[in-house]
Amino acid sequence: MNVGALSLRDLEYVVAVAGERHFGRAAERCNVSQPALSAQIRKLEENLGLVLFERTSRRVIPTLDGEALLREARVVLGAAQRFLDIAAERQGGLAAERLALGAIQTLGPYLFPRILRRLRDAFPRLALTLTESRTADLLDDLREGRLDAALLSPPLDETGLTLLPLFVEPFILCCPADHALAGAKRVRAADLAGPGLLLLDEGNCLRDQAVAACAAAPNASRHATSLETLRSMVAAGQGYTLLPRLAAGDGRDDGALVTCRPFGENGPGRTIALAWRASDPRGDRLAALARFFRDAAPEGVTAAA
Amino acid sequence: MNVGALSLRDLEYVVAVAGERHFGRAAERCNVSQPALSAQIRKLEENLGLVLFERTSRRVIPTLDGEALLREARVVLGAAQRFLDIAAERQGGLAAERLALGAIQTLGPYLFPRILRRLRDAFPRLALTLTESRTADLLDDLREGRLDAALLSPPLDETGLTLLPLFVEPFILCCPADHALAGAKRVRAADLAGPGLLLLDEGNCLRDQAVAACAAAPNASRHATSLETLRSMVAAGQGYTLLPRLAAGDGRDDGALVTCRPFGENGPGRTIALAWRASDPRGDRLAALARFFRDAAPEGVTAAA
DNA sequence: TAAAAATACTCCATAGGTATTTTAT
DNA sequence: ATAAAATACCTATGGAGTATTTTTA
Repeated sequence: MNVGALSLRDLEYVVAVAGERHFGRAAERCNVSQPALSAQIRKLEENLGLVLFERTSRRVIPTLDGEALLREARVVLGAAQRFLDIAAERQGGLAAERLALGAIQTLGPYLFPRILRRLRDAFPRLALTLTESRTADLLDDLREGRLDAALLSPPLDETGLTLLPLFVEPFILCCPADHALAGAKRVRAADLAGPGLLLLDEGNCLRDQAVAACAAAPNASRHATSLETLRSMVAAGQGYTLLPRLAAGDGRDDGALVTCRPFGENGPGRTIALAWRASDPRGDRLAALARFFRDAAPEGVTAAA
Repeated sequence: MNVGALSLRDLEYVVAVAGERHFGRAAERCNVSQPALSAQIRKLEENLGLVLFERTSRRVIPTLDGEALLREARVVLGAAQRFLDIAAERQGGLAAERLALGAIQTLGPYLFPRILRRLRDAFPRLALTLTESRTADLLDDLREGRLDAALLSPPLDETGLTLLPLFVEPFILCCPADHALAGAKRVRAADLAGPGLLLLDEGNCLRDQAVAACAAAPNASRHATSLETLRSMVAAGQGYTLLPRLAAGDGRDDGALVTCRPFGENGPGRTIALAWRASDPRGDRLAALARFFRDAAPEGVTAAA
């Protein structure tokens, strides 16, 4: 006999008959007719090749086999009940929501610390797991289910995702305090195309966006793995770069070595969006999370288009 | 949702889909068509009010709920498999046979020691539990299932039992060595009807049988609770009695104080039979046990009628 | 465009019901 | 004679099949 061919209802019948020692009362307890219950018990006995109950018109006594299997049946039914209990609990929304959230490296370390406390307040039952990596890895992880949502910057070459734009993060010009650009009245894209432009490694979406913003050919030989390195390189007088607003911070740490110059109204920047698998059944919940990120966006960013 | 409404086959489907991350392959593994499996999963999800799998035409990913219930489903299926394993084991006759065997007090202590070793050899997998009590109690215990079989002496006022006669145990006259009967050439029933007849308490079947054998009125004021007491009373010169052959032993212990005189060919005796509930499905096995008792009957008894 | 899940439908096995018979005490 | 389980027979639900459509990457 195969496990799938075993019926939990039949096990309930067995337990009921053993408990009542009477087919009629057992049937009543199970809300079925006595013949229905008798037939099922008999069929089960045939399938198992065992007699579970010794019965006359006066007495019903479990056989040794019946008693042995009765114990097992109770275990099975207990496990099944636990299955249903947990299902009901989760259905009732009592379970902790676990969410694996990723972010691009140039955003996560600067956004999360400013927003996590409010996030906890807004979604107290949400158990977040945070990771940071590059866009391509984030998309892989999303696709494979290792991540449930990710904060990244469109455009993306990926289908099957729902994207909700959160805000636009302006880029900030970062150059040595004694650099020509630090004193210029107005900075234009063309001014940034020079050989002094420092970039991140390949694979960082910020690199491409900076190149686009500066109308530069991405042939700069000097590049860094992290924004912190980039900033240090600027401080060391090796050139200038664009930093996202949140990563640029307030610049105090660099003392007088680095000048941060914001662009004007229509300056360069990047859109940040929350992405999740379109097939995720928690779509509503994830949209609510996105709204939170949008509404709780830190100072310095502007509303999404 | 009710436990009885839960299907183990559906749980198998859930486990298969989670394992394969693919409905088609999962269906193949379960030997059903893909639509059948899809429909069942969907129905289960509806019944639980939960989405277990996030699916697109490219990917199948278990949801958090799905993973939580998957763990429970494995437990349930494991328990169900154990149920079937134990059923198969018992069906294959691998389980120990447990048998609660009773005997009337005037037989058990004398028969069991002489026969138990051979019983173990003949039924090595039989786990016997032995008890001794009076006929009425044995019948109660049999009826209620506390005993599976009993050695007792017919006739019995009880229905629903199968009786298989084993042997006839002759009665032995026991009297003081200096008693008149000890020297009589031939002992007849009428000679035993005198006031010297010592009997067991009421409720012992042997008492009634002795009274019948002696054609005596059962008004003897002196009676004993056990055969050992009875024998001691005889040794003390208080009268004479009838003992069943096996209980009479060889008389060595009493030295010269007690004389044991067997009757002739057609002397008094009692039939010993094995009884069990007619409804017991182990009828064949119990009949085999009875045959063993008949064939292994100790010396001194004669074949049953 | 291709792969996969979902839908549409048909079928039939079987669990369950009612009425009745058999059995055992 | 009576209580209880077994049998006979019928019904209907729903699980499973094939063929097809929809979806999505």
